[in-house]
Amino acid sequence: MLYKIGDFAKITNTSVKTLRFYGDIGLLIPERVDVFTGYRYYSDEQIERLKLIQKLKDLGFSLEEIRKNIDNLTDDIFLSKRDEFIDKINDYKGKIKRIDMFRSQLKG
Amino acid sequence: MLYKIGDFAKITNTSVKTLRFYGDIGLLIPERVDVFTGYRYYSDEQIERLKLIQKLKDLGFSLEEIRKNIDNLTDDIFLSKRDEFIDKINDYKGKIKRIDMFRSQLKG
DNA sequence: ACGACGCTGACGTTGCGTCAGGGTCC
DNA sequence: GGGACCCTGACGCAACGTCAGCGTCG
Repeated sequence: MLYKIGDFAKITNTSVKTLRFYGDIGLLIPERVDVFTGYRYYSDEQIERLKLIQKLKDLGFSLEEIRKNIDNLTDDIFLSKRDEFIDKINDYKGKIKRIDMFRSQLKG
Repeated sequence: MLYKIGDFAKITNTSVKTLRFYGDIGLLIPERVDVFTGYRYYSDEQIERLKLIQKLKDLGFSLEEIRKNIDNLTDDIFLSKRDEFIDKINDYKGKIKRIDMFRSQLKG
């Protein structure tokens, strides 16, 4: 069973533009592309792959990171992503502190 | 006293490209621009303005936000930026939780 | 006169959304 | 045959960095 891009987009709750983009960057290549019309066709297995892509996106990975690691998921990429987010949390906490210092200067 | 862009960049610890960019977006317009050569010249007062811009950037404001508010800094923009960062912190905390759940699924 | 410095583009980054201006399917 | 669907660009966003190619200052 092959799906046209619009149908595949509905099934996977994605946009047509997103699917075309994922194809362009080599993240999710359509199962088949009609040589004459350029129409893209997607398979059932690609539904699962896209679900995994969406899950990894939700966890905070960039498309490039997903592309590099999706076929070989090891624990260390999750650990380093965790560390990255802990750093970001601390960055934001620092900014909040500096905002409050600046606010008290403005008032004082 | 007017400074050429390279000198001004050194004084303010900025890059020449950044200064040109700030001029383009109307954030820090050079005091004077030579009509014939296009050379940009900056004044001493602009050092102070740039310092304030850098400070607001450090607090997490975008250049567009700075441009809109720099001449009228009110407390509410700091409060809403605070809230924004608190939301981001919670987003990252959620991602970390989901990462850990995903990791335990991989192992289990 | 020449080396350091200045100028204006244009492309790259991230992840698509949003037209514009067409072909294609049934 | 016509409306829904598909296609390939191109621009836009944030904040510059990084060439390229050429003019200017002292």
